[in-house]
Amino acid sequence: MDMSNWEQKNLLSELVHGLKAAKQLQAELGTAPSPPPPWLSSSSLCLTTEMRETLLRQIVSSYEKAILMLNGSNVHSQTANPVANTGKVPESPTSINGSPRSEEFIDGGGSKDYNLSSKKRKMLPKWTEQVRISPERGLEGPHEDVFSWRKYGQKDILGAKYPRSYYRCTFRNTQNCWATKQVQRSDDDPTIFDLTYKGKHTCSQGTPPRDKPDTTPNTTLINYQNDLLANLRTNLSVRTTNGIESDGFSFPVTPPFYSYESDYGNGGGTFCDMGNYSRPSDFTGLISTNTSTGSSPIFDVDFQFDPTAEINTGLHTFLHDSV
DNA sequence: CCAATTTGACCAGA
DNA sequence: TCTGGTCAAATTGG
Repeated sequence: MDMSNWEQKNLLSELVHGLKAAKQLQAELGTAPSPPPPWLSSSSLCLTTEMRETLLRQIVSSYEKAILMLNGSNVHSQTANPVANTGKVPESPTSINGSPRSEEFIDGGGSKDYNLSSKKRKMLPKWTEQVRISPERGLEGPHEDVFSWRKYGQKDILGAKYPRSYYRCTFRNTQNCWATKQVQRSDDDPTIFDLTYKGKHTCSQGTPPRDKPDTTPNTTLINYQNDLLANLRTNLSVRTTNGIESDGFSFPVTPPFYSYESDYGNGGGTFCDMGNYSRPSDFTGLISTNTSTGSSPIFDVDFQFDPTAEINTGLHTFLHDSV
């Protein structure tokens, strides 16, 4: 196997990523069974079961990708589009798999307009993943990701309870982007959707080609989260329990967000300081929604340490929960 | 008005 | 002929 330098870096990146997640989980599991530390109420435990599952999925995902690269790097090199070689899964907020369970090159089904690009379509990569909808988002947009899709068909599938939906990239015509996906609700578990992707995005909304591969964290998702955070910081008023009211309160943040697949399913409106859960000597704050105010949201914050003493030195990454 | 969705028709492969 | 995938006209919505 003649792996390119590019692929080697990609592989290394995946392995490092997996190791990082594994270590984090290891650190967490080392303290998990014990009762919550006194500075954290049970409701503010930073690594929820779902987050641990996410970490586990990340580990599995990274190693799956690494194995895929080892197994299929020569196959991938056949693809014309370099973006399609990453083996990276399209961004999906609640992927329960988070990695290509299967990736292969399909023989595109023939149809009249494919004659123009039949060879191209034959080379399109195909992979699947599963996504679980979160309760508060309901059925609407269970498969939303950062890409813009246009539905072009729906079919009742033999033996399946639910119809299959067909989506193509919104920019197929304008940017000649041939990415498609199919969404099939699972028969067994209606909260799970099987997603089948075919082709990588070549449009501008896809990850632009880079000089060096940067598989994690996902920059699009990070930008989205940082936008949310920026919005939060702009509009947020914070009232501390010691009576200090601070409109211009500034949370120190460590960008970029670590690319945990977002979990918006916690409810409760709390923010979890992911950066510090294992370093309790740093300041931590419990934030809860104060609903008694008008348009400008105010959050009640219980600081366990003097925020003014630590606020400028601590590094914090807030995992967005609800804004 | 334009873009997205819906839905029956159409097509190719098995 | 059946089935899955796609097309494209009609419809919907902003």
